[in-house]
Amino acid sequence: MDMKIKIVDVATKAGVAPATVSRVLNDSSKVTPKTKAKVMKIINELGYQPNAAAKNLRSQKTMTIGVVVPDISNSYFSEVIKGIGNIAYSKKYKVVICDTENNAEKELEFLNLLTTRTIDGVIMVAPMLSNEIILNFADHEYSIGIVGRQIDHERIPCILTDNVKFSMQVISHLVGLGHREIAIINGSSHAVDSSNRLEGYLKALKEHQIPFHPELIENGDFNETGGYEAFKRLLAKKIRFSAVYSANDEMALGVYRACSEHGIQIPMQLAVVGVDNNRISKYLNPPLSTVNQPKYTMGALLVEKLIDMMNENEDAENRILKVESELLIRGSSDYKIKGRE
Amino acid sequence: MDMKIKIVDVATKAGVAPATVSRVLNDSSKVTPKTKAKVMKIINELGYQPNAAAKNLRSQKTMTIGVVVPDISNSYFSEVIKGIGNIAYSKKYKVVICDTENNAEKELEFLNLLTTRTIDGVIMVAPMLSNEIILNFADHEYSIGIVGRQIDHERIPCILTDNVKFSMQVISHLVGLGHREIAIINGSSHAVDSSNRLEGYLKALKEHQIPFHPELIENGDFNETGGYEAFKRLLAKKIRFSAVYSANDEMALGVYRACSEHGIQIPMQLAVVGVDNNRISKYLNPPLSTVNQPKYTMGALLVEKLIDMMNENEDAENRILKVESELLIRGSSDYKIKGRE
DNA sequence: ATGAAAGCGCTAACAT
DNA sequence: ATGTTAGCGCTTTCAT
Repeated sequence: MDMKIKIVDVATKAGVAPATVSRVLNDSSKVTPKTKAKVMKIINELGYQPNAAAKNLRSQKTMTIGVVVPDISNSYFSEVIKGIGNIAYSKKYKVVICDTENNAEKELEFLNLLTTRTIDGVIMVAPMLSNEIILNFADHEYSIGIVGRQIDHERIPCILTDNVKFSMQVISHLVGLGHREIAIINGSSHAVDSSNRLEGYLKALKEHQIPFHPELIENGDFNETGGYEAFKRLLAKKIRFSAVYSANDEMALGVYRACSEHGIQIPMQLAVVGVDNNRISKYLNPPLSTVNQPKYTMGALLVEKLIDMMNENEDAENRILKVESELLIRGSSDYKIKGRE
Repeated sequence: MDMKIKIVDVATKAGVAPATVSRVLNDSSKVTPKTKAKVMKIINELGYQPNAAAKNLRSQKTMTIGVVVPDISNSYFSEVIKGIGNIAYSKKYKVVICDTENNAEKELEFLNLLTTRTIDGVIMVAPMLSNEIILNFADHEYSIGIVGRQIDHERIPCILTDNVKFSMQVISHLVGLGHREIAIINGSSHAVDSSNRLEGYLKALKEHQIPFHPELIENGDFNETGGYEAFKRLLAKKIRFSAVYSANDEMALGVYRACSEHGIQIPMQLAVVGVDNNRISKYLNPPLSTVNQPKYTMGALLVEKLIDMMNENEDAENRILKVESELLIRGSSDYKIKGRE
């Protein structure tokens, strides 16, 4: 195998036309087993590898799907990516990953790969861009799928869990342990997830007839430092609370750090519950209670749907996929507090 | 902006030749500021986006670099990827990531993107494939860079830390705490890293005149379960040891789990030291002592070197980059044991 | 500084 | 079932 062997080289040596070689490679059904064998033999002898750019140009597709995530080192996203990757691979698609590092501009720029026809479709995981921008791309016939947010456009498949519902579950769990002053450390206020998680929090309080104190809400931007600082602000307010619902595990990490600095004991003095079932959460001391989402499955199901829709094998009917989440009760909230007063 | 605008559409509307539009986009120097402005205006009006496949085909390059890692959800690899991604991005290169999930075949298959000219070069992080195979690709003029292993070929840049050296440091640290029976849980025996880490272990023992017991060596395949099982095998042998050097943090996770099941207290009854400074390690209880490598920097430096070499801006002289690692002493080994005669 | 023309390597439409 | 022909959209000589 050497130098740039082209399809015509193979064709000549095999005594057939280039088109036949192409057929052998792409659509063997339309070719005699005998010719196929002959051609394959030459292909192997010559070590022929079709040029991807020429193929892409001619066929007007790249068999490549892009994936945009806010942070590749967060296990939530890497699990989703694994799900996408494996299914895509089984369907002969390549996957290009973009780690935006929480930068919305980078996210937007990545969508350019769609417009330059470098990729055939894109999956956005927990996107930062507004619905408006995303809808605009979909309107221009680009294929987009979303993990973790619902966007209403008939060409956009989405997969999500019910944030309101699991947040209510978390609060109910805490109430069941005797907590009545429950703080919430939420993510970036513009994120849809944040408002849904807050909504669930409020709904649950109402359901349990617990008065709502706005001072018990803080924002931690979905990262460790943010969680740490939000918790410190909570402490600084000198108001009483016995539990914290952290809208993701990363922020809960910050809560743990602050607690350790202030000598606050989890779960005896403070119950903590996170969201995501981050790889780290079960190794914490105490292990962190959290909400698990089927991350791998979410990636897998969505990419399958997207590919189907791109190839129009699929009606756009059930394009909103919902999956169940599960509250994992671990050491950080496994403690029933006494009634006080 | 709509439908497929081509370079000729822009050219016509701007009253110039397609070649001029191409020059504006790629090599503005050779075009009058006035023409350039005129063309740019039309480009924006029409929302023209050059077709990547056509560009790749004609220019014989894709401005894309592939990265292969064994496991994207391991923070060691995701940090390396971040380093690669950011530098590549700043040099106008795209990055395609492949998560092999420890599958050597998938690794090999990914290299096919090189032969089909889908990517211009590839970076292999802790590759599983043999030197022989990798060298063969390099011999065929493909651009390959390696993170975490040294391969001797003048066209292959490599970046690494000194595994022997830091392993000796780890053992010396443990010896300094009074340990003399030190077990090692190593990675897959065919990995170069494993043999280097073992070499360092043996060298350090010799240096400290500590007798070597082959029963104190076990293999844990670089993953949590492997570490768990290796440690159980160690226990089953009923030989005495007071410290374990785990060749990575993942396996140390397994050691922690086994210890907790067997009521073994770290660091009082057993000192543990890992390698990688995995994100999880500092959150363990007790925090895990480990060897930190400058992962982000390693990715960044290597991709820079690779790009330089691809564009022949760089002599192949100093193609072996060495970076320093650092032993982080944390709770899991921060305990001086009594001399017992 | 700009234009005209050729061609990168493949696949698809049409012809046989 | 296979061959012939044309062309995907761009960049790059070579002219001017």
